[in-house]
Amino acid sequence: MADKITAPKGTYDILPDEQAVRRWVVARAEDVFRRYGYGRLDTPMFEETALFSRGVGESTDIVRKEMYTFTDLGGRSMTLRPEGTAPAARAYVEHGMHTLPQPVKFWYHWPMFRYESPQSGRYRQHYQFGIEAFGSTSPALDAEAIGVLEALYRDVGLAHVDLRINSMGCRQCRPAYSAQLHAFLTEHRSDLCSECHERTRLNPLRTFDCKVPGCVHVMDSAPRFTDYLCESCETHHSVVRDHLALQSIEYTEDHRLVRGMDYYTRTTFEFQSAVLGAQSGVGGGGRYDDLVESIGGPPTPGVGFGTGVERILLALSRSRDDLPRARGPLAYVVAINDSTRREAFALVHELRTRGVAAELDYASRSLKGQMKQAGRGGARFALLLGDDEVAAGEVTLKDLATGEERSLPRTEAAAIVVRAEVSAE
RNA sequence: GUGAACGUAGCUCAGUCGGUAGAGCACUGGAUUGUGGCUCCAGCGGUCGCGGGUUCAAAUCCCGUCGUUCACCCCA
Repeated sequence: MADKITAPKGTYDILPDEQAVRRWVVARAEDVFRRYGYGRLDTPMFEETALFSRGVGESTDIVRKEMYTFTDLGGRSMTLRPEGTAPAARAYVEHGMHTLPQPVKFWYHWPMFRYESPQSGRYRQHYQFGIEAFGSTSPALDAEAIGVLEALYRDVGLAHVDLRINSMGCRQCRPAYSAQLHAFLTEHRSDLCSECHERTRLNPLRTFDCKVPGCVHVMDSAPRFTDYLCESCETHHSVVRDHLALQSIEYTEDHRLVRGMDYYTRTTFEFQSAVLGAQSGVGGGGRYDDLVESIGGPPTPGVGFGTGVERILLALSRSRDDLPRARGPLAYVVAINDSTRREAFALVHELRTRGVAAELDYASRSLKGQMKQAGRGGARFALLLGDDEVAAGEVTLKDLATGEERSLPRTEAAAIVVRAEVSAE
């Protein structure tokens, strides 16, 4: 047992029975992205390490301690994708998409990799849906991004999600605010926890995140960014709010909302679900007007979000009991005698060729065992073949829901099953 | 990286005061020699995470270790 190989820590297998719900959620999400005009983008699962260290920011937890970084056989430093925005920005620049009509709008459904300690709703490999819209500073686009995410949650039936929004300012107004905040933190240093001392040094904004009661109390009287926004950021923020109202989206303004990536400017937002426990964030994002430039592209604004597929599924499983389930075969072909197993195989082949999900026994089960399989597997029909049926060119068709059965010419029975498969779709 | 709880059959778990293991579900067969779901009977299935210690005797007590889960941190 000691040498038993298991899935790596923080990873998991998605078994066949669990696929139905996932596929349904993905399909709902894809339809939302289509309606809002986003095109699918796929990028490699690993990138040059510099893309993330520069794009996401050296001071972030992701870059400092959570990346799966390795040296390839050519001596290059590579990193498994920990987030989606930087790779999307890289692709935008690499393919010269600034020459296309702006904005350029992408959506993705990608696995992400972060070397973290796993817990409920947090994995080392997890999936995210996301969108990124490049090339526009319009605040209406910020509101659209939030609208896309809200529509996604609504369409999959995720209730009890609360939206919080904030503004992080821009290159013009952030330095002045940061200086104010830093001065405040230094002044109250003795009342703050050691973590916050570290935050003061690395990223003062994150002191707002601290949950230590003493720090929370201190931060209540800290200068708020919303009071220091420059005129254009102030205007931008109010238009975002207006366009949220136009979509009837409810939200609360939260000046303490600070997100983990360094690239955010102006709008940031986050949806939380009450049923998720400690990892309550189900999705979030914001505007990143300096990111493209920071990875070597032309100055290009952008806005987007990421949302955790596992967290959506977890929240759904805790709040709904009517989720899609895996579908079994429509027809189960039963060989009544061992001598008719060849005929049964041929019939299953015919049904499958004609589009029917059909199954049969490969375990030499008894007649009763085969019927049991048919019933447990959720089949609607059992098609029974015995010596009598084979001799007569017939098959006994049994409706497993009603128990009704009758012997029919083989072509007629097959036609009924084929029709049922077509109408089931 | 820190803290806590938990590791017994494929799954969910029980196992008293230490006496080398049980149930339910699932799976296979039978009751019904050509008929599923319900019921009943039987069968299959475990080096009690791993290593060491105490003891005549350890799933049980002690130490270590690995893993899982939850929480902190941070995020999706």
